Amino acid sequence: MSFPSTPVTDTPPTAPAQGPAFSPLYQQIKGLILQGLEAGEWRPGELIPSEMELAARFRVSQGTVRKAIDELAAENLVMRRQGKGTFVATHAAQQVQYRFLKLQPDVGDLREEGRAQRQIIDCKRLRAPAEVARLLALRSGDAVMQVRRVLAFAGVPTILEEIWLPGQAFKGLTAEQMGSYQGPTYAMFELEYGVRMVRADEKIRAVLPDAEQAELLAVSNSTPLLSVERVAYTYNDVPMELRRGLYRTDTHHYRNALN
Amino acid sequence: MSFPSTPVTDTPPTAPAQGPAFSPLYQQIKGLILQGLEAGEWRPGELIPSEMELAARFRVSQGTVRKAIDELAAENLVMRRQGKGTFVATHAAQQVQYRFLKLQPDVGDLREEGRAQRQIIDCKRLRAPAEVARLLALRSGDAVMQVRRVLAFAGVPTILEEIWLPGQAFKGLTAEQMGSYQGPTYAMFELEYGVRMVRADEKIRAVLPDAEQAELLAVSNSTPLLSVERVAYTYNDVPMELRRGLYRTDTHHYRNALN
DNA sequence: TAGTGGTCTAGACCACATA
DNA sequence: ATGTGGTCTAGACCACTAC
Repeated sequence: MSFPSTPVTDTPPTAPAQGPAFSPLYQQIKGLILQGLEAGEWRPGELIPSEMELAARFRVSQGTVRKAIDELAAENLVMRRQGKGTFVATHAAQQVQYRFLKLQPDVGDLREEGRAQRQIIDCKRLRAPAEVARLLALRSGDAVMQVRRVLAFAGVPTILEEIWLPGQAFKGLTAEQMGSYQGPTYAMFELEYGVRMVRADEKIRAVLPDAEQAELLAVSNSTPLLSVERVAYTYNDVPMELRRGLYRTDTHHYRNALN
Repeated sequence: MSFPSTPVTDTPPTAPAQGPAFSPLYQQIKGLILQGLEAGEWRPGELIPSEMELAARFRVSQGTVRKAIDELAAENLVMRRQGKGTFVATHAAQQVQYRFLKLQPDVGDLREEGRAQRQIIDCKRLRAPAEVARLLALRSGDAVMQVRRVLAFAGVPTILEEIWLPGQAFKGLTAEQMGSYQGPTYAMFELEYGVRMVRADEKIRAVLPDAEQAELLAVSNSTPLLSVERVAYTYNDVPMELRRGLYRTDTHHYRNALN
C-alpha cells in the first residue's frame, strides 16, 4: 500500500486553539483524498478505494469518509456509481463531455450535431505577453504554447479560439496532436499531459471581429460576436489554461442556468 | 399546529412496487417541506421549525430531516445559520442580493458602485405576444404586465431591460412601485406579490441595438451589446418572469463560474 | 454471493447564538 | 442555561452491479 496510513491528529484538548484552527475531520479527510488525486495516485477514470477501505486507512468511520466524498462529488472531482464504486472524474466520460462549453444550437442539441470539425490555424511556442502571463500566474516572457483554431458545427464555422498553455507542462504539444485527437481537448490534456481541469471562470462580452477574425468565421465585420475569456484551473486553484473564444450567436446561444 | 401531522407511509412490503416507485424517505420529507414553502406557511426570511421539531412532526429521525434540508439549502431555497435555525431564503437578504445578476464592473465590485439608479420607461398591461406567452406558459393573448427600464451604474446607463410578468399574479403593478422600491426587484416581488423566484435560465447572444435602444443606453448603433434572455421560475418550475436585457460590456462584463 | 454506494436510525458531543 | 445547527460514530438494512 503506497499510501501512508496517516493517523488523523485530534485537536489537542489542551492546545489554545488559536488562529483559524478547527477543521472538521471530514474536511481533513477530503484534503487527504485530494492529495491522492493531485499526486496522480488514482488517474482520471480510475476507481478510488471503497469508503470502507478509506475509513480503515484513515482510522475514521465510514460516515466521515462518505461526507468527504460527498463534497468531492459535488465539486465534480469524483463520480459515484452505486454498486460499482467511486471514480475519478474525467473529461473523457461520455456524460460530462464538453462540460465547460455552454454554447448550444438554437434548435436541437450539441451532441446531435455530431462531432465538431476542428481546423488548427497554428500551434506555436511563444514568450508570454504580460496579460497572458498574469492570468496564468507566470512571469512575463515565460514560455507558453499558443494554439489557434476554428470549430465548425454542421459545416458552419462557429467558434474561433486562441488557447494559451504554460510551456513547461505542455512541452511538445503539436498542431498534429491538437487536430487528430478525437473527443474533448480537455480529455487529451489529461491523457497526454496529466493535467486535469477542475473548474473555470469566464468573462463574457459582446464585440465586433477584426478583418482576420471575420474571415475565419465567415461573417461580416459588423456581425456582433460573443467574446468568452476563460481561465481554467487544475487542483489547488492553479491556472493551467487561458482560452479566448469568439462565438457566433446567429444560430447558437450561450446557455446559463442560474441557481 | 396548522401543519397536519402527516405520517409518512412506508412502501407496503407486499406491494408489487411497479412503475417508478421508490422514493427515499428524505426525498418525501423534502417534498413535504417544499409544500409548506409553496403554500406560504413560512414566508421569505422567516424561521422554519427546527430539525428536531420537523422530525417529530413527520415521525422520522433528525438525520433524515437533516438530509432533506441539506438539499433544500443546496438549491438555495433555505439558508442554515448555526445556532439560530433554518430560514426561508429571500432575495432581500444582504448576502445574496442580485443573485441572478452576473454583470460585474471590470474594476471593483457591484456593491461598491452603490445602488443602481433606475429609470422606468413604462409599465403597461398588455396582451401577451405569442413568444412571450410560450415562455411564460400562458395562452397567446393572456394579460401580462410589461415594464421597461434602464439601470445606470455610477451615472452610466448600462442595462436596458424589458420585464414581462403574468398579469394575474402581478395585477396592480405600477411604474411608481417599480421605481420607488429600494433594493432588488425580486425582493419587492416577494413582499408585494408573494412570488419568489427560485431559479432561472439565461440565453445569451451578441447583438447590435436598434436606434431607440442605442439612444436609451447612450451608445452608437454599432456598439455590440449582450442580449440576455432570462426566464425565472418559482416553485415547481412554474415560469413567472421573462426578462430581456441588453447589457453594455465596455465597462462591465458577464461573469460565469464553471464547475 | 459478495461488494459497492445509498438510506435510515440513534446517540453523543461540539460550536454558536441568545437570554 | 438552553436550543440551534454541525460533526462523528456505529450499526442495520436496501438497491445496484458483478461474478
